[in-house]
Amino acid sequence: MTAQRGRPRSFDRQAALERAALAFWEHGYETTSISDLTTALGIGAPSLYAAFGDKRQLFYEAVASYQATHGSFTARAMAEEPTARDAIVRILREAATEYTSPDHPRGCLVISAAQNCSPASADVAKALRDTRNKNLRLLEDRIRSDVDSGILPGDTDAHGLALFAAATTQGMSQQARDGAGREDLEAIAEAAVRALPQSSATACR
Amino acid sequence: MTAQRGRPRSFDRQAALERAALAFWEHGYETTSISDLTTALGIGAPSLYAAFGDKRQLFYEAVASYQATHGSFTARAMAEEPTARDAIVRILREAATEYTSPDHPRGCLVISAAQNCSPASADVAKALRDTRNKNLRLLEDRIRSDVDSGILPGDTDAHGLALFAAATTQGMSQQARDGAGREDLEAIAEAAVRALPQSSATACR
DNA sequence: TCCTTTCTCTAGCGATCACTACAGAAAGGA
DNA sequence: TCCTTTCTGTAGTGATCGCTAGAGAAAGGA
Repeated sequence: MTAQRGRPRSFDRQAALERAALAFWEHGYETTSISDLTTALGIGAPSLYAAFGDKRQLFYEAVASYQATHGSFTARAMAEEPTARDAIVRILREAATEYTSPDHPRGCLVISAAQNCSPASADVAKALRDTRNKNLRLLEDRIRSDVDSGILPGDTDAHGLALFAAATTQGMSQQARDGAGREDLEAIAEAAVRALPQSSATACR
Repeated sequence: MTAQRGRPRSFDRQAALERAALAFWEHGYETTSISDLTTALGIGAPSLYAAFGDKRQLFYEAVASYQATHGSFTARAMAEEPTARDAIVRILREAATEYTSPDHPRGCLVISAAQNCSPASADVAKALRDTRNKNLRLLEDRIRSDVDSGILPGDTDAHGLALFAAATTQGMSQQARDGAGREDLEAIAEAAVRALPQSSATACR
């Protein structure tokens, strides 16, 4: 095992990524300047470029850091809940808490950070859009699996239900950024849960 | 009535506003540059500044133009429908068509055009946020009125229901911008309608 | 001690940002 | 015809954008 050569880095790379994620989360990709980032990270521009390549690569790494921490609750719900319905309910309820936490910016970074992009950074917008649409397809497949195995009613529209869950989540992120609190988002989540099909045989309330 | 003095304007001011609205709708406030706008409007920068003041004022006028045309369907539903529930159902259904029209950018300008703003244009972000929150309060008041007059069940959470309708609409705008089609948005709308309380006495389906 | 390697700092690159000074062009009024 | 008024086109303002060349600093290896 070879020891690292040369002058050691003066900052914690992972901590810098987390600070970068907070900055992008708050203001978005294009509106967060390199100058903003060097201030937030407490390092000079050449250090930033040496460590992360360029602004785009730093953003992608910051998004990955976000997904591994604040944004991991959706993947956890998908992995741990026994049914698609349980996963949706848990995602909606945990989003209400996560999106309004006072410890970090409101809403979801993946949803909000690349909304307004110029053609020059269309690929960044596309990357987050692809992430959202991939999650949408994963949820749809999960719902379809439960329909096929009889856990959800046979007439359930898997595609439409996945779209509804995704749209509600994105609407909650938007509401959180517009000032809604945890109770507000919980009310949205519970209203959405009322629209979900029941688990086995459909029951009236 | 005095005739206008001086050299006449070489372009149609209202048509220019509509083109500006399309540009802001597509890319957002900060990411649409003056250079983009002079190209889209087919005029020089001095003409733009003489006619509209500055970028911010042009944006506000473009938003007003949007609200008077593409964005007017919500206010029309609120004014024309007899009940809050009818208004919500109509808004959701018309949004599915409006947000996915091939004649203009996807989604809603008021929702999407000032998502990623730097501190320098925080007032623009606040203006659109205030517009959204004002519409939210109007809907909540309308719901509360129907609850008070017995049209909606007495245990209806007016605030929560208004939040749910607003969040669903915003989620539909996001989905439209992510590539969802009219049928997709209609599925979201119908799912949301299932979560609404029934008109008079609650009935099972 | 001296070399190599890697990072950091100062300073500044060309491009683009929102915006405008200035002069000429196009209209009505006298 | 000439003046006033208003708009348009050229050309550019200082500021900021993302990014980097080059020199010095801080580590390990010989």
